[in-house]
Amino acid sequence: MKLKEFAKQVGLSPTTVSRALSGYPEVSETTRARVVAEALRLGYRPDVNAVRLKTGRVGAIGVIMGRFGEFHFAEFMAGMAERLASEDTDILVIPMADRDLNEEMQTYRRLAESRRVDAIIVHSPKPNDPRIELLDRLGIPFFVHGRSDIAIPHAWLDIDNEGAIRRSTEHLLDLGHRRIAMINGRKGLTYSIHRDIGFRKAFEGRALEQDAQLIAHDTFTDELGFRHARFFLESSNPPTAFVAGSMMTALGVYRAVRSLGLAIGEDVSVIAHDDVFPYLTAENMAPSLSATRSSMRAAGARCADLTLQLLAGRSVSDIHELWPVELNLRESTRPVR
Amino acid sequence: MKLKEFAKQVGLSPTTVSRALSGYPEVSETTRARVVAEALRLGYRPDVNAVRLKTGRVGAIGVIMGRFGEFHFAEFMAGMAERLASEDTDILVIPMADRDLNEEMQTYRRLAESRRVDAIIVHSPKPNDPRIELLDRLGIPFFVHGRSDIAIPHAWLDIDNEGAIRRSTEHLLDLGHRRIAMINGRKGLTYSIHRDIGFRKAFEGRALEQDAQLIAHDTFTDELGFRHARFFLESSNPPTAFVAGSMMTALGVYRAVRSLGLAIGEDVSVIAHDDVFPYLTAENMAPSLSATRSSMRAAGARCADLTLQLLAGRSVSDIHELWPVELNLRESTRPVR
DNA sequence: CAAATAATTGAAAACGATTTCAAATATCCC
DNA sequence: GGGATATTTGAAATCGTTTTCAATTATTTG
Repeated sequence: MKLKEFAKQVGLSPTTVSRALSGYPEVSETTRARVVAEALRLGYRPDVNAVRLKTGRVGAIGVIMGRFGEFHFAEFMAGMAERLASEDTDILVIPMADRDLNEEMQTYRRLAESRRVDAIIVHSPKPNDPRIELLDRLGIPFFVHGRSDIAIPHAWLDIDNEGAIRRSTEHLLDLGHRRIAMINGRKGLTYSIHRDIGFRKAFEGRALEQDAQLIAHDTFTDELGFRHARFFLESSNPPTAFVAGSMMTALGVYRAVRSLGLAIGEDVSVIAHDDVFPYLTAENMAPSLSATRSSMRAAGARCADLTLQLLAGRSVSDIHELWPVELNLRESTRPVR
Repeated sequence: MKLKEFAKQVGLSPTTVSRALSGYPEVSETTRARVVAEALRLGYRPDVNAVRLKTGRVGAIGVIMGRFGEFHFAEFMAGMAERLASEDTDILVIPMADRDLNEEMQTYRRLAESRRVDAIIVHSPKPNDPRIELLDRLGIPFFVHGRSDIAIPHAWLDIDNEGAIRRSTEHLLDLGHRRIAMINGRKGLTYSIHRDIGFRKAFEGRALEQDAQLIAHDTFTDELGFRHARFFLESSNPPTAFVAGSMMTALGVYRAVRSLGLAIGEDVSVIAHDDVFPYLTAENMAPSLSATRSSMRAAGARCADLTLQLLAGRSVSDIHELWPVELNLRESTRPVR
């Protein structure tokens, strides 16, 4: 049913009907109520595409899906979905090969030119991320999940990665561990860098030497956690403790430790960062896993919320949120032997 | 830049330009080439919303994201993305609480009335899925990943769940196992039912008795795999082998077996179904995991492909694909002690 | 009670493309 | 070379809304 026909049925002009439904103040309360009721009864809904053409608003937020971190991505999106369910805003998934920067830029450009989304959410930025510069130049509103050191002002939400890893590491140092390995995220990403810094600062704060050989950078998967942990453990001077970048990494580390006949907690301590997956909880691992914790899903919801605020006109330089992380100590970290 | 202005710059009418860009045959090759080149140079792209309004085509496929199986969902979507990257088709994620059927139906109705998507992909259907009936009644083209026994004809792609589990189970029976537990998917879903059937048929084919107590139904997570496996293993008459519904479940089973001081392969055999996650491979588990295998990502790509064909006018009753699964035997399944 | 003001309603012009139908130009064939 | 046919081009209508501006009706006020 089209507006014209519906208006006729209600006995009003299209103008008034449109105004009544979009909540304009100049239509009387009684007519509005009537129109809304009739719309519900007759099942009239404005055609999204016509509305979009006319208003210029698309009603969609784009989120870039890379080849990596699909786990975290799904959780983040679930959070976004939670927040946007009540809004009339869609989530558009934009696949990105994440390999060819040139092609990636092309995708953004296309996106901008064809006006498919009102805003874009960018993940896992780099300190000087060319995507941010491009999006800024293209004039698409964008929101950064994470941070970038780039000179361009941008709205962002990030967790305190430096503090998280620093506290984790200090905890291990307090337990007497000195050879501590870290399996961090991919090299070059801001959060990996922040975590490296936190790691180093923990040592520096206690005037201890840190072996740079004991840091690995890679995607957060069970598989790679396993491989890196094995590699470290089989070296001539193996670590007595691990800082794992994610829950998946921790799973891999657990496997690696056990595959060498060692016991988690007793022989090797493990601490991780937990993004809170509904299907993989640190408490329930055996032995339970000490971890810093910050919900990825909550971050998704909040990012969606802030992006809406951004679109509503709130100033970019106003929108910065740094989330602290919880630290929960459990059985996987014990004094060094 | 708008069509009108761009056309002026090229020195042609909007009509011709539009035709040239959309590949109509009645425009000469030389002009088309010129127009395309200029469009690229000047960065002209038709406004999506205008095109959508005019043509009625939205250029988006909706995919329902439930509360469960986010893992599989991410892989599936990555596959879709792969296929749709070259097409001018977006992926719209539609969050669905998956709890209140009524609300769910409301969401579909809204979706239909507001023309946000050209088609919808439905996952994990039930034998008599009300969503299918509703989508059919609403007249939205839809594609089912999985199958339903419903009388309404629908396009679908499914894997041979029955055959997969049957073969897995037969393999365990061949090894002499008699008490075999299965940790299956959520109750009521078509694929869970098919798997139950495959499981039972394996026993029946060898005229053996199967203990219905040894089947659990739940979401595919590490956590729940662990819990169900523990429960079975701690019973008075524990199983000697497990059929795990997913890789996550298998991880949980591994943990459970080990937490009781037993060895995978030696004391307890495990076989699983592997949807192929890039970050969690059966070969690399320790010990390596026997598994049936079918790529979720490939399924996503193919579903996207078939949905496009559906939209292009291919008959619904023509589009049915049943994928066989591979079976790879590894170290986790051994003769019963 | 009339004039002035405020509150509602409507007619018609956008939004930016596609596409029908008609006109102009190029090509063919005897 | 001229009429017929095939190939290219363009003018204008259209998609279904929102919104500007003007017109109408209701309310206030001196």
